[in-house]
Amino acid sequence: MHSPELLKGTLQTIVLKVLKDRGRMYGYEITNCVRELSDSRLQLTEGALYPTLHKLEAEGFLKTETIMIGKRVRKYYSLTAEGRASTRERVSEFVDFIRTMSNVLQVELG
Amino acid sequence: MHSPELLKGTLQTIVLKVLKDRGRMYGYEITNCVRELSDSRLQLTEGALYPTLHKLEAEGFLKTETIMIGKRVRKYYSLTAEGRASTRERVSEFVDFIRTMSNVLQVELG
DNA sequence: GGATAATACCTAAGTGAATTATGTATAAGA
DNA sequence: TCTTATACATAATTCACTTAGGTATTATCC
Repeated sequence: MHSPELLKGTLQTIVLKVLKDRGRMYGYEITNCVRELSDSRLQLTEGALYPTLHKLEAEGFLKTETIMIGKRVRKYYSLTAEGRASTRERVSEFVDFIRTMSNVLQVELG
Repeated sequence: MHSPELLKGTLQTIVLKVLKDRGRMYGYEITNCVRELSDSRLQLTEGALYPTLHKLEAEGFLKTETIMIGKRVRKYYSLTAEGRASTRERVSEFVDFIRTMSNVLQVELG
């Protein structure tokens, strides 16, 4: 696990990007997906994930579709057009930030 | 300027690493150094920098030396042995975090 | 059958690293 | 003489996160 401090400011970007890559997903699925993609290095907590999803939806970046699996609720999220645009921006901003940091810290990335 | 959110959690690492690379520095100098290294993309604020320096000193990672320039105080900071060890750890943790993120976000760095 | 773990959603209180705003004072330059 | 640069510092606030709690269904293990 990474120092959780580093994750700050990247959660929205992560959520948007995995949704862009995978299409429709629900919260619990996003958590598992990120855990797998990161080899268990990133563990999204529910207390952070759900408020983030609600916020992104309220801002018009995500739309939802609720379905029932037996008696259990499942809420699927997917990107809106604005969500796709925002994802592009944030990912590219993150990459730019990384380049800046690698310069300041004098490290090589590959 | 980057989204300031991204900077969170990286300030200590930045301070430690520039001190490791440059040796003895004072606060105002660190601010300028980071601005130059980052092409003005990172602007450390005083409200963040000074408390961070004090904290790192209190934790034993930095030692200080205060000198007078005319009637003006200047406080030099440099790494302790623990500071050097901590710098190595944090930089390597940051690089590892970046690799993880580039995997999750599916981006290429170079 | 009953306990435990996994699935699946949610919110509220607290934390802590930042921002913003403010303060003090000296030196340099226009 | 006024503004900018140098150089330190702290206090109030913000806000994304963690921690902790809650509800309920389904699957698994003994």
